[in-house]
Amino acid sequence: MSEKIVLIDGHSILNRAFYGVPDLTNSEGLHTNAIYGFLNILFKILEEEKPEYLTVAFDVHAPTFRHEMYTDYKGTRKPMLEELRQQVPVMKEVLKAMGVKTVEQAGLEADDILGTISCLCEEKGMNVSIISGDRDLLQLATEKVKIRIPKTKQGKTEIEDYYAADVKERYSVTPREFIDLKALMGDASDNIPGVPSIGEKTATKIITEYGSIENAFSHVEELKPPRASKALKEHYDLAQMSKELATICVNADIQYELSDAKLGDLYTEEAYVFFQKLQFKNLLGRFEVSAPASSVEDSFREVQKKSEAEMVFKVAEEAETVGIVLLKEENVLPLFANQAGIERVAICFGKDHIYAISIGEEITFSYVKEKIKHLTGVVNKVSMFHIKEALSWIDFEKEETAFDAIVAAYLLNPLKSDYEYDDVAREQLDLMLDDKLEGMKKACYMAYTAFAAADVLEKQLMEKEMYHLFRDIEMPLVFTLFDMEQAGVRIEGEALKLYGEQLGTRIAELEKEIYEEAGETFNINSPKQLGVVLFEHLNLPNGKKTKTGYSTAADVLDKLAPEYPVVAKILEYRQLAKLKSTYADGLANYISEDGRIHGKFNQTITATGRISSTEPNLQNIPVRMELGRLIRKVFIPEEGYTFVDADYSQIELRILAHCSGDEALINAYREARDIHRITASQVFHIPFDEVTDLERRNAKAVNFGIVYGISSFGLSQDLSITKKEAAKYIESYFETYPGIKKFLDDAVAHAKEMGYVVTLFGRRRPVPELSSGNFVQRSFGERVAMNAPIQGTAADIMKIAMIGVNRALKDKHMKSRLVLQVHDELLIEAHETEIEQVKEILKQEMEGAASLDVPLDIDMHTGSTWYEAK
DNA sequence: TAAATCACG
DNA sequence: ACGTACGTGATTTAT
Repeated sequence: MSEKIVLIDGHSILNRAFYGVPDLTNSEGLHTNAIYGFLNILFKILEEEKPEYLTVAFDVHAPTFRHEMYTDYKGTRKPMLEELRQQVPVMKEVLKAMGVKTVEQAGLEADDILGTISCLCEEKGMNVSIISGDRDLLQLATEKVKIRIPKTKQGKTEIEDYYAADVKERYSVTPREFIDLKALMGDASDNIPGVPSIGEKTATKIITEYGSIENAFSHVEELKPPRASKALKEHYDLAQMSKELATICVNADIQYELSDAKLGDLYTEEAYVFFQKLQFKNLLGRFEVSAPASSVEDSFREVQKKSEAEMVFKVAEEAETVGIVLLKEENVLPLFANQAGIERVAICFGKDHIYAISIGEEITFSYVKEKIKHLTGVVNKVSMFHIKEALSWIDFEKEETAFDAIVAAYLLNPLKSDYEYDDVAREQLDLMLDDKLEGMKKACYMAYTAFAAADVLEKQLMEKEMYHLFRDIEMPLVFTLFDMEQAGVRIEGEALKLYGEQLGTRIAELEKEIYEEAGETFNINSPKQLGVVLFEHLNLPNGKKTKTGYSTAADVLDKLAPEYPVVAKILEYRQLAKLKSTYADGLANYISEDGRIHGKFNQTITATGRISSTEPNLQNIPVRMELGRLIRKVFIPEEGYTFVDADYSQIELRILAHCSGDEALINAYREARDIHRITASQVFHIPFDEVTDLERRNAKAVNFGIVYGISSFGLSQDLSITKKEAAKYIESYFETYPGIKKFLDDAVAHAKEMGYVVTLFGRRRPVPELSSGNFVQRSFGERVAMNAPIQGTAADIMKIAMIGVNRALKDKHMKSRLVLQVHDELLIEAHETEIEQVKEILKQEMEGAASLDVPLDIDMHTGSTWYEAK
């Protein structure tokens, strides 16, 4: 008797289960119906099949799900419902807890994973059962591979089974022919276009007769309904493309060890805990042992009396770690809101000490604020979420006690852009929370999570050697960024308005001229309409670049501009429209009462460790083009102050020189000012003084390329040269600087082996793309592995400098303040009496932020506007 | 909500 | 042969 494997299409079955099982939630409000239905199907299959192996495949990105209802079976794609979406990660964790092998891989659809494993197992002589709600998989059926499609009818799960013969019986075509059938008739839900005017019937007829699209095409004249003959003749390319889309890959490059899929005992302790949390009571009966349920909820206490609050804070003082959360009021008219807008403060310092303190007349917020401040001076660690935001309400007596669980979680996984307390609860504490929680319960759960996660997170930071980074860089930076946001930057509103109006006038002129020259009016802002006007109506050449129409991007239009004045005008229009909407009008919306913009500087967004800027983005204010650069004239200091601007000179290349230890590059930095010129001289073997501007420009592009993770294609695009020439440049670059080559190769090798790369200060960036079977993704992973340590180290150094600068200003009780950071640049609003001191601090802190084998130089300017100071 | 475009380092 | 530079955010149009 040969062995058997069961393969499950994870998302498909989860989706089926979601629509087949009535809505269920656990007491925390987490939806569980899809998970419940999935498990029921799983158990049923396993009992029937008794396989030796089991594997569940998931798509990595499942932004859409087929939307199935009894009334609507059209299969139109809609965004996944939130109720379903939240169950996907939980489902994966449940499977993990049961020891079930799951496979997901970037760039591969679950179909391809299933097809590949199925093929693999069949070759080993095994029997295969594939479970999916998707009929596409029927093409995989053979004599040994059975496709099983569960159907939920009136609460009962029935399963349709298809071996190859069953497919033939039901659809009159073989599984192989099924692909062609589908390619002909199309499938809207899978975005397979098919051939117009050929439906299921005609398609079946054609394929049963000819066996394949290709064969049908070679007999296209004989095709029976003349309509079909015509359609296939006209749309043969479409049919072939559809076929490609419809074909499931059976030889994808995946890492899969059959032994990992060996089915063991599903009823593990971890699974038991999960089932309890999800409150699958009747599934719990399947476990042999039962453990007592203990819930933190039993310790939740509501505090409304001042005496109780007093008591709570008193006991809390003795604790090592305290979790604190502030909850703002929602849906309350401002009139009735208390002054601070905080409705509840929760505090937790042990599993049995979880309190939600109601703010009101008896316990005022200022009282609580004072207590918290005191607490932050006496306990070891105060764990919170989003401390930078909390600092608007509370103060820290000692900043060193602060522990931001969100920042910690970000360091552990910087790829996840949006971290919230419920993510921390689930990932660090296995605590499933619903985001619809509210009131005391939410407050207590949050405080408990902050408390309990702190130690777990800290331990992981230590294991991954990021504790120093967290404690000495990221946490102090929280306070630095808070100060910077509070300071904001002053804007001359009137001048900004005027600038916008001037742009508006010119835009209107251009608009008129463009319409005249184009001979029609249309929306110039619409790439789609613009593409049609330029490349169809006006018949301009080079309308090549396409994806969903014509590309009208600047680099395409640039080539046309010299010959066609309209195009030049369109480019100018675009430039002005951008300046007006994003900068002139955009910035104006953010000026607050005090005449300043208080943008946000985000610490937990980027994959590399950089800071990002939003509401508005103050890190992309124009500078490269003079017209745009003018907008910097509205960035002004307060009366009695001046701007001092300092930026690192080629910090990334210097980091590269240091980290690679390349002698030639290090020496180059030690002696020369113009690094691009010296690069050109060394790479092209020309005396330093004879380097032409072009050669210098090329060398500069190569230097940039190196930092980005060089590729000959990328460089060739940038320099408008052939790939071959670009490859030559790169080759001679690496010959000149062999240490760089080694460093970059080592970075990729390290990433391949460990799955991540590291900065000089220990910051990690995972590179999951490197294990992809997809060439594009893998190459991307390689470039990321080369770039992230450099960009990330630069970010680390700038963060250290910012903390140092801010600290120096505060320690010396200076009036000057840090107002902006633009990756390698700091802007300080310096009091006129402090300018020299500020310059000294900037130089000291920025150049001394790290000691590398090359000097960290800065350029510094002063000015009465940002325009002048840059 | 996604895609296209373009602003910055 | 494959098809791309690394990292961000805002605005606009179209789906």
